[in-house]
Formats: sequence, C-alpha cells, structure tokens
Amino acid sequence: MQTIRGFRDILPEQISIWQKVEKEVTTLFEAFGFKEIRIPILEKNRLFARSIGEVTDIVEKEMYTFEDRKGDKLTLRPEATAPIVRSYIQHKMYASDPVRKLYMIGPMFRRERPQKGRYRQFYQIDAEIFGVESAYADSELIFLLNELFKRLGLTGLSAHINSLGCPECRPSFQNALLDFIESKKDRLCENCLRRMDKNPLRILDCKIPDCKKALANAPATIDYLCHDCSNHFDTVKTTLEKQGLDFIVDKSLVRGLDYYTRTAWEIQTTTLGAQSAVAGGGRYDGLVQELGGPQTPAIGFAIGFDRLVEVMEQIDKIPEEPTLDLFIICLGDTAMEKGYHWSCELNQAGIRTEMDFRGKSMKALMKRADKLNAQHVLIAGENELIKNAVVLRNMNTKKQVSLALETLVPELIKICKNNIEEIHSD
RNA sequence: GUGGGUGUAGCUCAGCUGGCAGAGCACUAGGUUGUGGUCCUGGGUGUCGCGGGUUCGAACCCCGUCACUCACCCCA
Repeated sequence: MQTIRGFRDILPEQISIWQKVEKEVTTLFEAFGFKEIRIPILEKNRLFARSIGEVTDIVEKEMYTFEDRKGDKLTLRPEATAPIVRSYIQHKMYASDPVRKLYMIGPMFRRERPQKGRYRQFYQIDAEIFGVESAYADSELIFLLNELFKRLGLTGLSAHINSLGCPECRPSFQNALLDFIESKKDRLCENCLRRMDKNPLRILDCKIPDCKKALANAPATIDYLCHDCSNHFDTVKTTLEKQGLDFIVDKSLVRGLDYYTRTAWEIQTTTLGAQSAVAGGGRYDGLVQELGGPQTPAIGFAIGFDRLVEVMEQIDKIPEEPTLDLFIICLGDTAMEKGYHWSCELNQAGIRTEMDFRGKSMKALMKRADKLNAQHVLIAGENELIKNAVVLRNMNTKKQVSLALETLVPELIKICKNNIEEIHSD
C-alpha cells in the first residue's frame, strides 16, 4: 500500500519547517489585519467552471470532479479564491462590512502529471482583500509577500508584475493582438494557434523559443490600458519603488485563470527547475459580481507552500530540532514507577521530558538520551532510592549532582527552566 | 495527455561477459557489577518494483506493466 500518485505524506522529520512558516504567516498576516477563514475542500463543480473559466487548463483537464450518490457534480478545490468569494457572497459579508481581509492555509487538488514542485495535492497560503479598489491594496499585498519571504530568510526571488487591463480596455487590445498574431501565424506552434480563438491572451505566455521570438514585438496589455487602469498601474509601481522593492515589469506575464483584471504578479525563483512561480496573484474586480454578489473590487494571492518549503530546504533554512530538556533513566520496577510520575508532572509543567519504559541497560539508555539530544539525564536506580536521592547529569558539562526526593520535581523544573533561558540568551 | 531517466536492505548506493545477494550509514547486543558522543567485536535485515519470456542457470538479456523522477504543457 502506498499513497496515490502525486499525493504524499509530510513526515515528522520534515514538519518543523512547515510549522515555522505557518507561525510567521499567522503573526505577519494578522499584523496586516487579515483574519483567517476556513472553507470546505469540496465545492460544486459549477463554482470553479464559472470563475476560473470553462476553457482554462485547470477546468478542462486538471480538476478532480466526480458525482456524489445523489448525482451532484462536486470538485475538490483546485484553488482558494473562488470558494472564498463564494463564502463572501453566501454570508453577505459585503452587507455588514464590504472591506474584508481574509487568509487561509490548506490543500488544493489538481490532477496534473507530478514533477519537481508539483503535486496533485499541494498546499497554498492564500490571502484576499475585498472591497478595496485602490492601488494601495495591490502594493500592500506585494509588500506583504516580500516581507514574509524576508522573514523566512529567502533570497534570489524576483517579483514580476503586469497589468491585464479591465473590460474597458480589453477589446482594443484583443483586436490588436489578433491582428498581430494573424501576421505571424506561420511561425507559431500548434498550441498557440489553438489558443487563438480560445484565449488569445495565453499566447503571450508560450515558452517555445520560436514563438517567443515571433512574439517579441507583440502588443502588450499595458500599452492598451485605459486611463484608469494606467493610473492604477502607475500607482502600484511608484508605491513599490518608494518602498524600495525590486520588481520587473513583465509584459508577457499572463495568468491562467480568466477572472484576473488589472494588476497580476508572480514571485519567481530559479531554483525549482521548471516550477518558477513560488507565489502568484492578481486583481479580480469582476468576480464577486460574476458569482452573484454586488459589484466588489477584490485582489489576492496564493503562495505555493510546498515550493516555498523546497526553496527553504535548498538554502538550508531548516529550523533546528528542539532539544530535550530531560531524559529519565530508571533502573528497576520501583524506580520505573516513580519515574513515570515525575515525567508526567514535568510534562505538565512544560518541561520536555522523556523516559524509556522498555527496561533497557544503562548504556543503551544513555545512548538514547544522547540521540534525543537531552540536556540533562536523571538517573534513578536502586542505589539512589535507598538514599532517598537521585543523580542528575548535565550532558554538556558532564557534571553530576545528587537531588533529594522530597523536592525533586520543583527542583528539576527550576534547573531545566534556567537551562532553557541560557540556551536562548546565547 | 506526450517524451527521457531510474527501480537492489530502513537510508545512500555497488553488483564485471548471465554463475551462492553486497558495502557504508542506521538499528541492535557486547567490550567485567550502573554512565552517552569516538573506538573495537558480534548480530538481524531483502518478493533485486511486479508479471511473463529466453536459458542448465537471470538482479543482469527480451517483452509487458506499475511506481518514482525530470522535462513538455499548465500553474502555486
């Protein structure tokens, strides 16, 4: 038996890095005024088909869609934005306060062929802002991403930004693009030609060198922006510049979900092979209305959690394993029983304590204490119990002291807590 | 969906022209009564991914299949 293709276990040995990221995310996002939202993993298929777009790759061939016993078409969420928008509308969040800043962390599902940095169940860290049309919301999110990556010690990332315009400026751009493509038709690959009527915007994203060459001078959305979109994009850029954030205006950045408008961006890395996008986001001013809510501007991003972890592992940002404060060695049945109670009391007091109940030899237990990186070892054998005392060994200094039984637990708590403080002050 | 690479011990991998299944690490037990990391000695570990075929004989050659992996595509 094993996990199904593209699915995987995240094992205890790997979890510390995930927890570290989760901690940073919650403190940082909460500081920026975001509130966590938890949404279902299953939604009606219609939700994704309508929001992401019927002719996108995600909807056409990557979704886990099936019928339940009643015959309803259900889909494992391939992304978070659509369900969060659904929730925003369903609970009429716009009525009590249209401005909402929401975030979530959780698994998404896409049935693609797995490869480096791409899994069928993968995790996203997602943030959305509803009800703010201002370009400051756009720069705030990019700033937030940058700050998170900075706190996690990541370098070598670059922000690529573009503006995709709005329903106002789209038509003139699309006409210009189609005219241009028509003139280069013989130099484009099959895929590009297929996209011509499906979704011409996507042609700009083709990675085949010949196509890239042919499309080098293709019209770009940012050259056809209407007055408002142009001002919006300018504000985003100047704000980021004033904050000292580096970014690259990338005319060819076109995101694969149909709901995006205006600002779109990706945070890219060069260290994950073909998977360059660690995070991506954009504005989607039409989506809330499209899904049945009131006209509401909105913007959001998603971070590829798995990819983020892989980048961190590559630059060795793995947090150290926590040490064990105390390992209790008990020799003999009476000592074992006492040790069990000490151990529980110490755990209650927040001291990381472990003991081994298998009745192993002294040497084996010392080895285990060493393996667990124990700071102290408490040795309780028949000899000590006769004297109503036990031995405490400091594993770093190798010094051993005798401790009286009556005050043992409080004394141990004191010693271990002092030791923890020393470690932290170093 | 398409193509390339790889499947041998818990992990990393050797295994020659087809001839008894291997190493290091890890694990475990000892090295005079009850003291870790280093060192020494011993110990266990296998559906050689799976199923066929060729052969006296297959981890090795052939066919199929599955899994992993990388790339295309797409995206986080």
